[in-house]
Amino acid sequence: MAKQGYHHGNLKQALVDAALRLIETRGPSGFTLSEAAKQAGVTPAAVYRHFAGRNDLIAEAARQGYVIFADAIASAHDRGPPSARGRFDATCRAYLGFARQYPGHYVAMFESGLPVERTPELALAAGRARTLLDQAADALRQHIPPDRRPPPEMFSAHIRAMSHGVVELFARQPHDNAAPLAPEDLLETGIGIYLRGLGLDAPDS
Amino acid sequence: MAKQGYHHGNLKQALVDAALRLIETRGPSGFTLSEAAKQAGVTPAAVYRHFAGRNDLIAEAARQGYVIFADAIASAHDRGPPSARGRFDATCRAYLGFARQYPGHYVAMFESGLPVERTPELALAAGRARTLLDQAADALRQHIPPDRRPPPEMFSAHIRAMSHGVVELFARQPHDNAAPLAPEDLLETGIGIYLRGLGLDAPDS
DNA sequence: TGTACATCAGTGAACGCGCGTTCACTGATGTAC
DNA sequence: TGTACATCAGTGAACGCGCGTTCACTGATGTAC
Repeated sequence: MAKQGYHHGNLKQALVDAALRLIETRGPSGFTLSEAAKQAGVTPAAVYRHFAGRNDLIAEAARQGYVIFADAIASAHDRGPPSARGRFDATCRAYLGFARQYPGHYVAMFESGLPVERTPELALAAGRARTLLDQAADALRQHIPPDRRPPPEMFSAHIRAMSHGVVELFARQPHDNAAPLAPEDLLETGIGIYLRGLGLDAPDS
Repeated sequence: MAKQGYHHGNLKQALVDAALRLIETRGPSGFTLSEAAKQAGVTPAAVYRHFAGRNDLIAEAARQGYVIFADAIASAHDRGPPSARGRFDATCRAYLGFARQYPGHYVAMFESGLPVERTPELALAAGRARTLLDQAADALRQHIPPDRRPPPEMFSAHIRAMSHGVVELFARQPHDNAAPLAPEDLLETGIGIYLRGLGLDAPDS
């Protein structure tokens, strides 16, 4: 791919990359089509060769985020330790790792306000990511003692709420002022305590 | 207060109210000074009689939010049941109640990207709210068995992350599509399970 | 290999628009006498 | 009570700017012969 051909080479991806950089620093509605074009070294009008308009560029950025996100979740879950708990913990770490490594994607996905139904491709990618997350949660849920086992949607919702909350409140700026706790530790301990409340012992004790 | 005098009466507060309505529906960077002025029935230039500019209007909206928020936290904590756990639960409910009742304030406070240091008044109000939240968390933390008791910042951070995550992911739209779980239940059960993981039994069982 | 041609990615100018902010002003209000 | 005056909240026009989008175009590339 990216066959450096024709005029610019791979303008479409260059625009997505510029958009992601801008979304990361300026927020989703501070993002500007003209600025993205300029960063890609191109006239704003050139964007319309590749996208229907501003929102379609954001949608494509979000879609690529869901693809990377789903791959990261799947890979963490598949390659984690053999135990259900080990694979689940690896999945949680992958969630936060994605948010930190791809902040522009994360914002485009969860803060842009675009409904995932805006594009069939976006809905597809978002659906796959959601399914993988739910599967990872449910695989661990099976190990919860039945009398304490919450409904699947509730369990998944709690995990996602804690993860998203940690990302939004503590994993934003590159090196925050006086942040005494690493987001990774915060999420791992938080989820660990929550799981103990459901009767799941810590992995190594 | 609000002494319906002079020309408009209470333009300053009318502008803040309009700003809050706009921030709620359009997001913090979709908010527009001109639109707020129009909604208050006034020329954009009139805004400058009361605020230094666009960002100062947002800052004042956020400040008022922190005041209401802090009052709600304090009131819930003071008037809750006599037990530490009862008061803590009431505080959590107040957090979510505030987010649902004052969504514009919530967004201005937590999603505008304005640093709280932007105005001394804003920093003061935010500091008070933060202190009250931390106190409420620490009052309950004292009841955690010492061998399981997390550091105060960690405990407070977990609670805030879960609360914020529930708000952002599940308490946004007025009546969401196919939301099987009420945010209130989600937060109460999530916090309840987390606290059980720390050795605190459920209040009524 | 060399030439003619079709394709189409990106240009550059233009559009109408709403933005935040400024400025001299006006006219309703409150106050002093 | 009635009049003159000072105050100052809000007006209206103007500014320079960047936005998203359109359109006819141009010129580098790939292809056919």
